Amino acid sequence: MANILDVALKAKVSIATVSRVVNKSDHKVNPATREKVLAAISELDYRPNALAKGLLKKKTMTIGIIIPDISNPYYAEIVRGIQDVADAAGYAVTLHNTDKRKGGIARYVYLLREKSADGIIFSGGIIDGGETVSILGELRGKAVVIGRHDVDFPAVMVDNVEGADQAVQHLFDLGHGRIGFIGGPDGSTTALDRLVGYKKALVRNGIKHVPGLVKKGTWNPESGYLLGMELLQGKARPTAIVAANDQMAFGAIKAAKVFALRVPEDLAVVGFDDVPLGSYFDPALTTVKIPMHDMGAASMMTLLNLISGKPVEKIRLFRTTLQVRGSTVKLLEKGIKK
Amino acid sequence: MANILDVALKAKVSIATVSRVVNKSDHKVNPATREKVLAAISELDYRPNALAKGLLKKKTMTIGIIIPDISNPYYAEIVRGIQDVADAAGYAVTLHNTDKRKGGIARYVYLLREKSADGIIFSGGIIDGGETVSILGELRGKAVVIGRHDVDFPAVMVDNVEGADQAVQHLFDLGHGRIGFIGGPDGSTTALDRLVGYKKALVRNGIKHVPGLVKKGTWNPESGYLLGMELLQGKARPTAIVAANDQMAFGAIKAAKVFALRVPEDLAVVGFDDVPLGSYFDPALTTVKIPMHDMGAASMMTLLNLISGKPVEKIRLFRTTLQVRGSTVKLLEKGIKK
DNA sequence: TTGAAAGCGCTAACAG
DNA sequence: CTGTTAGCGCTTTCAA
Repeated sequence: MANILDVALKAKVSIATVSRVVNKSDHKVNPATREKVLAAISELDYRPNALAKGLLKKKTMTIGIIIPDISNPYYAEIVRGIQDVADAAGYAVTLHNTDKRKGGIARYVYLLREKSADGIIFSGGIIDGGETVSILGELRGKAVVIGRHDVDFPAVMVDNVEGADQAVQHLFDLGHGRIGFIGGPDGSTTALDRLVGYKKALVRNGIKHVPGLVKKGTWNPESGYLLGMELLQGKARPTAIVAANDQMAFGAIKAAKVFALRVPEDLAVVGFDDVPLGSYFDPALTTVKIPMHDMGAASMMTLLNLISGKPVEKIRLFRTTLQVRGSTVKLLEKGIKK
Repeated sequence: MANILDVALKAKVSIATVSRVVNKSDHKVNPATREKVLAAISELDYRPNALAKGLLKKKTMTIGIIIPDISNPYYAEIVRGIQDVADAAGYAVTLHNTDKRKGGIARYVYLLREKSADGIIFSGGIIDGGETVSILGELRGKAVVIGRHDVDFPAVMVDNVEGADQAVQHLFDLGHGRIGFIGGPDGSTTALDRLVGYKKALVRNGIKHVPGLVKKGTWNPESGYLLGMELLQGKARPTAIVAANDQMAFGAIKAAKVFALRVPEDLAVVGFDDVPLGSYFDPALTTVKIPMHDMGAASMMTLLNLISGKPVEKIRLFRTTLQVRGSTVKLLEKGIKK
């Protein structure tokens, strides 16, 4: 691999000059000299070493993303949004999954610091213990968080309380009185907010809160299925279920099938997120849409501002929108409703 | 940010000594001295700078992944497999999506070279033009490819020909004679192999190949839906469809609904990949299972061997397995069949 | 307009 | 067992 000295030698100039033409600096360099250098560069297929440059400039043009699991379509969509913006701005992105690994977030924060990442975006997962908090402290000024408000960073959020509220209201308007809830795990602020919204709508509509109708899952289809089974086998089964994400909603629908319940006639189901495949299910899934791609993109834009020292909004709040489809309302299905 | 000199000063030793205790080298260092250094390190919260180390050792403990799109669950699953192995081995992973961007693969190969990535894994997408080939040439010895055999790198493959063959055979055994095929785009070796397997099974079973029954899509649900519509509206509609991936199969099933065709009674559908949500669909999707996570993991293991100079197998071939579910066979649905 | 030289933070001989 | 020193490849004053 050719380095800057090789180029300098071949072009018969100093490495300083090579550096100048490579970086298109404002520093004047004679056109003829520039040509010689350019020729040497292409002949040697020279590419500047980003490590050396990063060491000197204290800027690596790399940011890190810390999420629970990329194979969860919710995070995949967010990551895509981040990458689209990062890539356009010339930043590379390293990805880190926290689940199934001890140490969780802290481990990757340290790793990213060692690698001199210019910034970190994290989403989901549970921040554990005080140690982590201090670690996050040193990141101040170069981290953005998506979907949680328990740490002091610029945040891109979505109004989960309102979203869950919309879901329940929709069901209530449809005549449902016994509405079950399959929530997320303890410790997740997203799960908490969605539960709060569920209860809020219940209260407003004068529906009595039945603790047995509320379950806590782990976001995946299996847990939605299992919890759906629990909910449905009780004597006083709900006529509708709100799941805290689409994956669990799919599981709940599967459970309904086991009990030979028709969806939406015997059981209405509302999901959360609006994952790409939701509109292809049968029945198509009614869900609370979260603009995941846009949120990912917004978080990266905020990080970009943070990095370049521009002012950033402390909280960027996105709104949810209810996507009504076949899992709550029987409708003539003609074509794809996206 | 404290550096090695800060630590050395505080511990009243030389930076060489600090380096020795940090790297736990075999070089002997007095226990008492080690303690002093360790104390200084934790007091200053010192972490070695990976850039400086990488510059010197020519090893960054970072590899790059180049894929078309992380929001496609097929790739998300592969990436997860890669990351699980990479992470366990201490490697960080940078992710790059090629679609919607000019330059495609070449652009990222260059970027990864600048950043001194220790290796590259790529999957999917179309390698374009001769320029790219030469770029790939310089990577020899540090790249692994998943699911394609048109470039000369160690490859992790899956027998796509056999998989498509299995799908068609399954349909034929069920009594289907008019079997449609929704394939992938031109230029994709995966798409080609699956088409070859389809035709192969047709020939073996003496089924006449009808060109109009073969369509080429773009892997996403929308294209499966559109092509499914085309296939189904002809006068001589197929009684079964094999889609080259699950996403398009979901789209085709949606199309069947539009024509009020029951699945599997009026139209049997087989997908490809076995994406996580397939078993939650109604009907659950019969599909040709590809061990995506394992393939991702295997590719990273191969890359690890490549990096450490160990011998590697030129081709690691995985087999497909047919997952028979409700979209081809009417069965008593009890519980989840995964 | 060009070049020389000082580092960025770290590892690895080589001395002592 | 510990310290000194020469770079890894690059950018950036400061001189010329």
